Amino acid sequence: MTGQEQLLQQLQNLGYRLTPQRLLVLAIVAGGDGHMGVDEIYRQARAAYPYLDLATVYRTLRLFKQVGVVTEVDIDHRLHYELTAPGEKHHHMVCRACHRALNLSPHYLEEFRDTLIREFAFEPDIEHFTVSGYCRYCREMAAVNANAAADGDPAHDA
Amino acid sequence: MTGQEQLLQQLQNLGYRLTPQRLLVLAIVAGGDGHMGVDEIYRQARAAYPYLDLATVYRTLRLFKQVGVVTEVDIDHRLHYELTAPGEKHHHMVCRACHRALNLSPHYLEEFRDTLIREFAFEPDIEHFTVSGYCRYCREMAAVNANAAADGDPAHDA
DNA sequence: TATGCAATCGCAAACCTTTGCAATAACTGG
DNA sequence: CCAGTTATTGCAAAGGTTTGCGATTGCATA
Repeated sequence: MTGQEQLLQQLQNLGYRLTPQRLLVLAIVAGGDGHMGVDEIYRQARAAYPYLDLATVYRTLRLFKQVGVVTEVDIDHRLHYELTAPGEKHHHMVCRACHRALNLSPHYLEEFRDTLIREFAFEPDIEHFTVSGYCRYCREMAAVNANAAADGDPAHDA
Repeated sequence: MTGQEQLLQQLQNLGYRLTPQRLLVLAIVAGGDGHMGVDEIYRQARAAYPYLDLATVYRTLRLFKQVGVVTEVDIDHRLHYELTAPGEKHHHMVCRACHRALNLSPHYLEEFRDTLIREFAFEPDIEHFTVSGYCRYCREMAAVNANAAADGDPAHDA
């Protein structure tokens, strides 16, 4: 708890105000395990304080992210947030099929980052880095299903 | 031209239909230099065929991407497309400040990709890969401006 | 060339996220 | 503890993208 109070204190020092809405959103994100979708955060928040507006949730989350309190993860074009674990930063690998997010240690990105800076003077925004692709399980499942369907099938609108 | 006709032929072989809308969108993307925003594609397309709907443009572009005809680039949360240059594939580095997109040879990603597969059996979707960050020029500009402002300033809503 | 079926289209509405604005409330100083 | 300043809120609307659906049209077949 002290950790969060410190964060709130820091928010205040930066000139931001401590509103019940912000406290609420922080408590919810801190309470959930791992990354939460905005809709879930909103639902939980509303249960406690029905007047809260969705826009406020988005703004609050954006502020928290900017200050470093939470980390933003883009899962299938939806924003998700998790408490930034101090000293245990990690990035994410998000599966395009099952949409699960796996953690990725910064270690694996450092070399890549150094290369971009050295070669192109381009500073990648490693803080909010997400790799999308296919996870172990979905790849295995795809391999199995490949035998069942011969495919070559057309579009079908949506 | 033969290249595009081949692509169209291939589309047809896959069971998709060759509609005037698709031909039009393809021609426009092929005509533009580099990545084009959806709105620009739409505008040009409308000029030639005013009944065309935006949704159709989105669907067409999505289809082209899926088949590999075009490459999708996310620039500041807006979708952009460019013709996939066969044999000259590249990824993108998009600057968070000026929103310019720089090309990045696949070469720089191969090692990273191999690592993820080896360590996590995670197959990153390298085909549509974009790194966001700050480009050389914006970094230089930021360095200059840093001297002018002492900052430490509060939120200010939006 | 006429016929039928499924893919595609246009339209309208929905979805997620951001933004403008007037009203409200958190903090500061007295 | 009160008043003033200004950050923040709720609301409504906009922005970019996707989707459901009935009408249309491409294409294969006869």
